[in-house]
Amino acid sequence: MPELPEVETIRRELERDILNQRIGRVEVLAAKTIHGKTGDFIKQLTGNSIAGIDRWGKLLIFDLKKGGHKLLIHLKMTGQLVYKDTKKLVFGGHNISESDLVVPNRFTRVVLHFSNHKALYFNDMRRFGFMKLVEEADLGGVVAKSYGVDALSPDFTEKYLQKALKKRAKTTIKAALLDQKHLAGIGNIYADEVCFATGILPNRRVNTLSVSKIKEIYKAIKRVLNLAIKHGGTTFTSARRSQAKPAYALAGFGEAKEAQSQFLAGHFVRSDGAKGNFTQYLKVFDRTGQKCLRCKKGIIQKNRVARRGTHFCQKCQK
DNA sequence: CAACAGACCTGCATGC
DNA sequence: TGCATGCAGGTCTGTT
Repeated sequence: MPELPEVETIRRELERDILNQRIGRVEVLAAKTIHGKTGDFIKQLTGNSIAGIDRWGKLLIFDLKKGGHKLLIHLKMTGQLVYKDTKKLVFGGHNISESDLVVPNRFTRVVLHFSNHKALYFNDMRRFGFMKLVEEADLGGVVAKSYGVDALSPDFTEKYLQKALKKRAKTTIKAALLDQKHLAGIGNIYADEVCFATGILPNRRVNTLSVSKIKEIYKAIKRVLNLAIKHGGTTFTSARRSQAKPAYALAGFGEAKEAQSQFLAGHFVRSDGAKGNFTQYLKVFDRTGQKCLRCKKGIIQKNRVARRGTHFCQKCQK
């Protein structure tokens, strides 16, 4: 599901599309998706509008124009935000499959209806994701409770990383990179990519890493995340994981101006040809059994580190 | 506080 | 074909 680059891509696209539109109606199809009282949620959002969108790690923060609240959205593993305009569908989040090309669908949990049939759909197969209102004054506390500095913020410095890793001395580097309390934004894909980029085995204990190696990790985090954002994030199409289905060439964020019937016929074309799909830039994640792109000798292995599927080259990661 | 297992949910691929 | 199992891009919570 979405990690920092995917969420940032969603943030940018939604900021372009949904700001300052009046929310005429709020539809809550799965009450559990709303953390807090559904009645309050509907009341605060109806007639309101979104003045801006921020992000902290993988958390989206919608700035509501009226009422002094922020709307927090977390997509967790399978959440998607789909914006439907009169002419286009804009996707962001979990991978896109055929069933997603129509909204609402069986995974639609919440819908914010704007005027003229425009709408923002929150879809979430596994229902881990949530939408939650918090009072502006409480935002800092709510965020700080779960998240350390954002990996792309200016506050994320090499010094910060050195210090954060000292607190996680006995665990694996992969577990430390995944821990949002120290550093917010890195998930399973980019943790593997950062380890590969720096030639470190994901199960290496943090206290065996030198100061200069941590400096390399710091640089790799910024480089890998920024490159992923440049390419619109990583989303696996159904075709990548299963050859049985047609390939819809979608990135972490997809957009099309074609009618829905054309999507379904398999004629999907990206409206913005400049945006690629970061899956083609992944160097180690999801490459199990393939030759290592760096040393050309090792075969990418997969095991379990920090209870997550973990990819690495035994030959050139130490 | 750090470290780690269990839980939360649903769908899909795989293997018997 | 049916059924069981394991796996999935995340993070809360509870235990030690």
